Amino acid sequence: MTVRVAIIEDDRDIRQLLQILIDGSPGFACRQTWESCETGIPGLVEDPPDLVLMDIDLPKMSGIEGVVKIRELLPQLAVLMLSVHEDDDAVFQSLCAGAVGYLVKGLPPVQLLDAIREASAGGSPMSPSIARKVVRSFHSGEQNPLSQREIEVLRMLCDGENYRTIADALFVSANTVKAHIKNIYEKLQVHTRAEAVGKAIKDRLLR
Amino acid sequence: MTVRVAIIEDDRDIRQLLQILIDGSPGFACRQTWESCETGIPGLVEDPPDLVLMDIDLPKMSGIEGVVKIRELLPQLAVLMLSVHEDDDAVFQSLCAGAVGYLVKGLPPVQLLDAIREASAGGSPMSPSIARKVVRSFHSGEQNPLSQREIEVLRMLCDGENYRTIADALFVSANTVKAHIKNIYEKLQVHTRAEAVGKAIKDRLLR
DNA sequence: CTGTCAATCGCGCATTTGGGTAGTTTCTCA
DNA sequence: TGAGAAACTACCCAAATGCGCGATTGACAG
Repeated sequence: MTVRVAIIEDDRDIRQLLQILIDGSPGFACRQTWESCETGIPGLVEDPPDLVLMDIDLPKMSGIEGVVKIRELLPQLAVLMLSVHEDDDAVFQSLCAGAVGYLVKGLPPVQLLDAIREASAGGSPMSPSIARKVVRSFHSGEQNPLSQREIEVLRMLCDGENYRTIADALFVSANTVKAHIKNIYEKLQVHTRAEAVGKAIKDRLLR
Repeated sequence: MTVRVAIIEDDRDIRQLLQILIDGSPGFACRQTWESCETGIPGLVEDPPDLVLMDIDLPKMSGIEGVVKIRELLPQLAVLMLSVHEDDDAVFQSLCAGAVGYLVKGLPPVQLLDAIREASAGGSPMSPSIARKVVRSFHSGEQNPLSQREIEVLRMLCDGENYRTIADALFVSANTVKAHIKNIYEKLQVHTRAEAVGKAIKDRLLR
């Protein structure tokens, strides 16, 4: 089971160095390298590898835009970002855009191959500080001021239910639901269902 | 800079083993241990440590509920979960609830201390497969079928704007906005603004 | 024991919304 | 060149919504 790796990296030296390292390691093959997303992405589509190493700082189309494009065209293809800086915010953006992990340029060959192996095995190699950043973005920011009942109602608002349906589901009258929603509006400082849903999800009061 | 660690774990043996290991290691101190959230959380509030090891499977209040409670009372306190299973879904839930990472019971002492160190240094120790699960939850599922204009409108729906306001902002008539929203509904298979916003954010068509 | 707050219920009314129908224009892509 | 889309405009009308004014009950804290 050889892992076929492709590389998109504008620096010729780094590109060749990576290719030689990867192609020379048992279990890995690197036969496709490009210097830009513009040339590389069509190449990927033509003959999809198992994994792509994508430089994050590319001229013209950036690596992040590249990830977005690749996920449109080849949703199954794993993309591993290459970054100069350990904790670049761009790395975080890349993960949001669809990258599975990232490598730091200048990483010792052994660790680099470890990371590629981890990624191709379904992992997500990343540095501790990025990991924390990623995990933190899960955490709810502020304490939600909503009561249990209000959260139930809010959940149903997200699904587009109306007074009647919510009332039936909660075994109360539509007027009660109306009252709850009014209270939700006040607590969240909003005036419509759509805004309440938007704010609730952004503030992670839900899900 | 000694890292003060507290432990909440119902199994007496594991609890003592962990305490001895941690307390006996240079740079770490463990003077607080409890067998449940009910007793432990008040104790944490009284004298907050730097980090808590929290068993995920506790009788009565689970570790996950415990994390939620702790984040309400002590938002700055890092919680590291203890799990029996490598890839328990509960681990993922814990991270969502606010844990910074987790440890697997039976991890070699060296790696266990490494993980605690990583967590207290601002990292998020977790296994590769959980990392991928976490990262994947960032990725947008499907390609969004909305046009550019529709996305603009959808954004404003999230803010609770009405036809009139959106129309003014986009320099078009309210009827046009209405038409756009109608198309959005059809593409997203929804029938109300709230549902559209909920679906759009869940499917990561926005933000 | 008093006050606050969640949860429950009610009604009227102006406004907004959603659904239907019916077009024009512009632009891309086959 | 012709089909399809995106973007734009307009009207009607029933239904849903938001907001105003109430109200009672029970639990829980000070």
